[in-house]
Amino acid sequence: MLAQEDELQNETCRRLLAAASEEFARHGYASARVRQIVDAAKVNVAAVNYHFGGKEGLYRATLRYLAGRPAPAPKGVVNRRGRSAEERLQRRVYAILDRFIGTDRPSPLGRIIAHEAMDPTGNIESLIGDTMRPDIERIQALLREIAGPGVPERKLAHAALGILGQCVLYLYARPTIEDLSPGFAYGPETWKALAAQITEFSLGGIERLQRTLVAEK
Amino acid sequence: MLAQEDELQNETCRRLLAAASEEFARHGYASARVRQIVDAAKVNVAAVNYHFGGKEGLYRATLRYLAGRPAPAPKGVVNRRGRSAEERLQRRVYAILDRFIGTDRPSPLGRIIAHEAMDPTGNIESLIGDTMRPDIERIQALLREIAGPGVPERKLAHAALGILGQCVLYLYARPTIEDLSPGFAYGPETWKALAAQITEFSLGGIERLQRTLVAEK
DNA sequence: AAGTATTTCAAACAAACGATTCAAACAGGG
DNA sequence: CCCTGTTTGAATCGTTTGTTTGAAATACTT
Repeated sequence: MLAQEDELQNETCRRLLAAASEEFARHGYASARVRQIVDAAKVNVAAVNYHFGGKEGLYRATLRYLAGRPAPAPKGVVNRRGRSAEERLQRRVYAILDRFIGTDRPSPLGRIIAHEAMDPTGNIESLIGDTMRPDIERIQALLREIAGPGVPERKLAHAALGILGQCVLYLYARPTIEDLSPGFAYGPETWKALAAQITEFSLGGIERLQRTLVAEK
Repeated sequence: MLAQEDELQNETCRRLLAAASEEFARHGYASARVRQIVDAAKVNVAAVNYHFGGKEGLYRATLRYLAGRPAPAPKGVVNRRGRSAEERLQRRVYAILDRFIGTDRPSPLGRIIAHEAMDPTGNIESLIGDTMRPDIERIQALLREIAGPGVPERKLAHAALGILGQCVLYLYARPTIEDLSPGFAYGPETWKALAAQITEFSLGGIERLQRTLVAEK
C-alpha cells in the first residue's frame, strides 16, 4: 500500500480518487460499486486493493482527498477591506453553497456527507469536523457581530443552523424543488441570487430575534 | 400476489411492511437487505416474493403504506377557531416536523424520502406529490396571508422552501447537530420549541422581504 | 544491460445477494 | 372426510459483490 502523501503523485491513484468521489457521491459507501469506479477510472480492479487496501481504504482516502481540497480561507484578517458584516455573511453563504452544493457542478463532498448523515459508516465525525464545523462557526461569529451582545448564544447557534438548512435543502431536495417549482433553474447565475435571498431572509430572522428579546425584557 | 386492499388485513403483510419501513428508512432501497427485513418481521423469505412479487414490489407497497398513513388534515375549514395566521403557521411547521422528521420516534417516511432524493429509484415524484407538496403549498398559502399581496409569489415559494429546509435539516443532519451543539436534545419537548423558533425566524424573514420590497419602490 | 522492485492485468475466489422451487401445513366448503 | 386454493418453510438457484492470485509488464538502480 502507498503512503498517504504519494496518493496524488500516482496517476492511477488520482484517477481512482476522482472516479471514487463521483461514485461515492452518487450512491454512498454501501451502494457504491468498486467495479463501477475502476471502469470509470479506466483502471484494473486489483488497483483498489493494491493502492488502498480495499473498498473501505479507498473510501477513507476519498474523504481525505475531498476534505483537504479547497484551501482554508485565510484566517489572519478579521474585517477584510472593511466590508459590512451583512456583506461578509452573504459571501459566507455563497461559499457554503459553492463548497457543499457546488455552483458549477454538483459537489461530491456535500453529497457524500449527505449519504453519511443518512446511513453512517463511522467517518462522519471527522468529516464534519474538518469541513462543516469551521463554516458554521464562522457564520455564528458573523451573526453575533450583527445581532449584538443581547441575543443568547443558543439562539444564534440555531440561526446559523437555519442558514445551513436553507443551503443544504438545495442539495438534498434538488429533484423535489425542480418538481415543486418548475421554473427554478440550477444555473450559474442562480447561486448568487440564492445566497442573497438566504442572507436576506436570515437577517430578517435575526432582527426579529432581537426585537422579541427586547419585548420580553 | 395479493390485492392492494388486502395488504393490511394479512398479519404477515403487516409485519412485513412494518419491518420494511424501518429497513428501507435506515439504508435506502439499494442497501436494504430483504433478509434483514424478513428476520425482523419473523417471516419467511418466500413471503416477500409471494405477497409482493419481490423486493421492488415490497418497496412500492411500503411507500404506499407510509404515504397513506396519517389522515390528511380536514380541508373544509379555512380559519379554524379564529387562530392568527402566525399561530397556524407554527402548527404547520410542527406538523411537518412530526410527519417527516418524527417527534416521538424518527419518521420512516422522511428518511426514505431523504434516501430517495439522494439516490433516486424513480418513485420520488409520486411520493413527493402525495406527501410533501400539499404541506409546502399550505405553508405558502399561509405566508401569502401573512405577507399580503405585495410580495411576489416567487419569493414566497422560496420562503416556504426555506422553512422546509430548516425542518429537514434536523432530519438529515441529526448526527451533525448533536456533534456541533452537544447540548441539543432530541426530546419530545424540544420539538415544540423548535417549531416556535423556526416560525419566529421565518416570520422575520418574511417581514424583511416586505420591507425590502417597499424600499425598492 | 542486468537485476531488483514496483505496478498492472486477466482470471478466479468465496461470500452475500435477490429470487425461486417444491413439498408440507393450513383453511374452508362440499 | 376429501378436495381445492392459499400460505409457509428449508433448501437451492444463478448473479453480483469485494477480494485475491500469480504471472506479465513496467520502472528504477547499479
